Order: sequence, then C-alpha cells, then structure tokens
Amino acid sequence: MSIRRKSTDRVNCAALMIERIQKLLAAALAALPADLVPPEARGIAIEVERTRDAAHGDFAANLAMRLARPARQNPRRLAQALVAALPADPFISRVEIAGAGFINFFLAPGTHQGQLLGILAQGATFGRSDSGSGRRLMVEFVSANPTGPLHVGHGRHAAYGATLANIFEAVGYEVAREYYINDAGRQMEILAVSLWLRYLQVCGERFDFPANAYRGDYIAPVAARLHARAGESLRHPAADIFSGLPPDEPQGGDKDQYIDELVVRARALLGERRYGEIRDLVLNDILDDIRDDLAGFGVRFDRWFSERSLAEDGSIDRALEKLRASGHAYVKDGALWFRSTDYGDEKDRVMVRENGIKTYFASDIAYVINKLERGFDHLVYVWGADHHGYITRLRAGLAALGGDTDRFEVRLVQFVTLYRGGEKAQMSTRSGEFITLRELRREVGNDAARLFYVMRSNDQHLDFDLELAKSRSNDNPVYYIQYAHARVASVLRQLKDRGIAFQPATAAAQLVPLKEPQELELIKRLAQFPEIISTCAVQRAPHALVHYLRDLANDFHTCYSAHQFIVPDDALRVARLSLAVATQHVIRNGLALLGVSAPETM
RNA sequence: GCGCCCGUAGCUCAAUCGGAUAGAGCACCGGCCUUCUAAGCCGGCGGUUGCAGGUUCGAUUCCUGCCGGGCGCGCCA
Repeated sequence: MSIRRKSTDRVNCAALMIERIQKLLAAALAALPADLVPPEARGIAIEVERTRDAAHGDFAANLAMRLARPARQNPRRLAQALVAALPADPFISRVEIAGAGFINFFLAPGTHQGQLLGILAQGATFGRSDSGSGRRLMVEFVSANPTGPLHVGHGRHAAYGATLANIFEAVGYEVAREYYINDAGRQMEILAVSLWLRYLQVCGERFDFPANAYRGDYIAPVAARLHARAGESLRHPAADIFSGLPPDEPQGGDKDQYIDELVVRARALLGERRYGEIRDLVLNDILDDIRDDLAGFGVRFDRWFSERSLAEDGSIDRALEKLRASGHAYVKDGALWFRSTDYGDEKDRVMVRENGIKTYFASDIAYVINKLERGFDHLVYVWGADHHGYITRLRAGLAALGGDTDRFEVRLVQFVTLYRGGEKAQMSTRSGEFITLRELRREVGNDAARLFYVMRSNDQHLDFDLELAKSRSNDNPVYYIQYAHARVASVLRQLKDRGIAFQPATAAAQLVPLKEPQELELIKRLAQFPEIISTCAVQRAPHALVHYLRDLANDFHTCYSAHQFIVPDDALRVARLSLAVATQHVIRNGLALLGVSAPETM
C-alpha cells in the first residue's frame, strides 16, 4: 500500500498515517517564508508520533519546537505558520496547537472505523508486516548444559527466546531457532562418571560420592537401566577405582582436581568404547527429557546443534589455526591464549589448556563462525545475566576472525526468583533441591508460565509468584486476557443459539454506527497492534506485547460492560459484533505470539 | 577495586528508545448482577521517579559524581 493511493482508499496502518502527516508537514515547512525559517533549518527531521492522551488528538508533531532554536522564533508562532500552510487532507478532520508548540492531528471520524475493516479482512495475519524483508536471523536460546533437567531459570530463557523468535517472524524475518548442545567438554565427563558411580552403587559398591559429581535424583533411573542392560559387566571394585587418587574436598583436597583424575581413571578402567557408551546413555536420556519438556512448553527448535560436531569436523581446529596464523593467539605456560585484550577485553583468554583440553570458549568461537557461514544476516544470543562478562570476549573472537560484529547481538535475561506464599524458593542444579521447569509447568500450567515469564522486561529481575500464577481470579493477567477472548466467543455462541445470522462487516459504511467512546477507544487500541509488534521486535521486548494485550482486554471488558453487542437494531448489531470479532482476532494473534492459548470458554 | 544490569505509588511493574498532567495491576475505601460469563465494570486514595549537579524549549529517559541492591571478574561452564 502506498501513500499515493487515492484518498478514498482506507488507511489502516498508523505507519502510513504518520508518513502521510510527515509529508503534509514537509509541504507546510517548504511553504514558509525565508524570514521565518532560514534555509539551514529546513533539513530538520520531521517527527510524528501517536499521542498518549486522546485529548491531544491521534498524532502529534514537535516540529515547531525543534525549529524554534535554529529559526530563532517563538515555537507557537512557528506552529501557527505551519498549520496555516498545511495542505488539506481527507483523513485529517482537525489540527490544533497545544502546549509548548505541539501540532496535534485529529483523524476524521470514519478513519477509525475504516481501520476495523482491515483487521476483519486480514484476520489471523493482522499484525504481521514485512519490515524484516526476509533477512535471515538466528535466535539461539536456552542451550542449557545437558547435565540435568531444566529449571525455572531456563524456563524464562525458553519463553523469552521463543516469543522473541515468533515476533521476529511476524515482522518478516526468516527465523531459525537453535539450541546449542554442550555435549563435549569437561562437564560431560563429570556427568559420565556420575552415572557410572551411581551404577556401581546399584551393583553394591560402597564409597564416598565425589563432591563435584552430579548428585541429582534424575541420574538414579538411568543407572538402574544401565544395570538392567549391562548387568555387572561394567563393575569394578571400588578399591581399584579410588586407590591413589588425591584427596577430595571434604578431606581438604581440591574437588576439581579430584573429579578430573577420577575421569581419567574411569576411562582407563572401562576403555574408551564402553566409557563413551555410558556418557552417551546419560547424555541422550537428559537431552530427551529437555526436548520433551520444551516441546510440552510449546517451544520448538529448528536445529539442535552439537558442540561435539564442531570438534569432529575440525571447525575448532581451523578457527584456532586461523587465529594463530593472524597473530591473535600465542602460547604461554603451555596453554594457547587468545589476545582478546586487542579488542577491548580486560584480559587474554585461554583456548587450549595446558592439559590439551580445549575450553568452551574455543568451541564458542568456532560456533559463531559456523553460524555466519550458514548465511545468517543476524545472530541473537539469549544468555543468562551471569554470562555478561562473556560478551566482550566472544565479540573479540569474532572480530579477530574477520566476522562482522554488527551481526552479533546478545540479550541478557535476568534471574528468576520463585515465591510461594510470600516465601522464596531457591534452586541449585547440583544439590537436587531445585524446582524444575517441568514442576513449574505442572503446577501453574503452560499458559500462565509462558505469560508470566515474559511479563517483565528481560533486563529486570523477575519475581515469579506461583500462587498468583495459579489463581483463577481477576488479579491474574493470564485469565484477564483469555477471558476477554472467551467472552467474544460466548457472545457469538449466544447469537447462534438465538438463530441470528451474522457476517462481519466488509464495507466501511457498515461500521458507521460505532460512535460510543468505549467503542472508539477499543478500535484505536486494535489498530495499534501492528505497531506494538514492530516495537517489540525492534526493542527485543516481548513484555510490551503482554502490556498491550492487558490494556486491550481492559478496553474490551469496559466496552462489554457499557454496551450490549446483541441489540435489536440490525445495523448497530452488525457493527458491534464486527468490533467484537476484530478484538478476538487481535487477542488470538497476540496470545499466539506469546505461546498462550486463546480459549473459547472459561 | 573494575565491568554489566537495576533503583519509579505501601507491593509487583509500565512509560511509544528526549515530549504534554509519570501510568497499570495488587492492596485499601465506596458503588454496579431480573440484560450477551461479576474470572467483569465504574469511582476514590496513593509520587520530590534513590541523592546532587549538568546538557535544552522540555529529563524517569542522555552525561558526571555519590548512595543502595543484583550479577560477573578462573588454564570453570
């Protein structure tokens, strides 16, 4: 749709209206005499925005105030001159000057009603746009280590990343959702040993469980299955396993050193093949659980990317070699370092440890290069706030390898604190005393969890109140929004029961009866939906969508309480029901982006 | 000590990335169901936006310095 369309065509998008007003103002500015506005002041950017207060009209411009200084004129006088020079426009019914020099534009009455037609015609696609113009974007999120089930913190990452991805898609990006599986490295070895030790306990061996091993309950069933499958074939006497090891932490030793040596011992006793089978058994078991959990949460991924594959196909070695060849890497104390200080990092970073084991940083560099090589125009990483120190070094690695750092973006998600009846519930991955995402979902339901997780800005700590999320009362925003949707469905059912035929309006004339203030407020709110989605995408801020839907539901409930939808007057009934149906479309579309259901009955 | 995030009504949070009289929900007080779902609506109460400066037509927003809270500063991930 172009701004040059005939004036009889409807304009149903605020962006177009803003563009239209900008052109009117540009024409007015050009028409002002030189003694009022000098040539050097004419290049000023013309800003038009939607007003916050209906008393200020529909759109406002601050041009006169911004012009006041360079033109050395009183802003209100400039505003008067601009308004006088403004060309007439059929969509604008009134222009006012207010405040310090704002120029306020009031849309012609029919314009609002006309916007409704667009919503009804577009239905499920209303709100979508193509501003992303098909650029390929990857959102990588959750990527929790597969060393245990997801906890409530991962849940926030999942909800935020999934919603953000949905929003990007809605504004026209081609979005890939990816989960990076840390299936290589030290934590995997520790996990494998943890399973083996649990298996040995099933066999009847007795020993102290290492301080740094994974001791969560979720390993027990895997150990039982391993025993059922392998019998005693993997059993070794505890004496053989633990003899000659350094002391563990409780004995005054180093728990990291202890577990590392235990890993070496396990590999030696079991052999690489059997050791690898044990490791993959527990890895796949946990991964299956994570996949199932996320799928149940309505969070899907296009690809589960294996870190191990980067080592196996030589990507990591290639990246390291490239860094070394270009002088960005050096050897010190037997380790290979990346000179990240050249790129603003506070210190250089190890990529290959003295013992030959590559750090996660090495694979992360290879991974970011891999992403760009796959042709993505932009990369969004969703990380926990505790990883913020990692941003600089990864960007540095990207820069050193010649990658475009403008394509690299990290969004941090702050921590979640659970409250249950005013009491904090804390979590820790190792202790076994944590609340899993699965438990949270079971307790409050997917809808409440998805919405509560993204209700707050991602860079704001989240207080997640389990009791509030569960409550079926008016202080719970989930039900408040869903209820508005269900109420429309209820009206339509009622209509059917009474045998009244209804087709949503297809011509602007049918919507003329909508004149009540509550109706007009609701229409204006509905028309804002595409802008809201666009803003959410630009600012990576899904919480704005939740607030919008809450406000929209409020407008609808207000309208519902003030006026009957099913009225005897045929023309009025069609108009009001069209409004209700449009509301239903927008709520449904909005909730779909959030991954929340839109129930027909409640 | 250095770095990142945050500080807004009694509580939990917004504020269209510099706009007009800083807004919602909860809590509290008072009204509204013989009418499409009261899981709702209407009204009231509630603020020196942590503090002090600066930038300008205009600051919750940007800059500086303090105060307070969270997180991070490893050959851990």
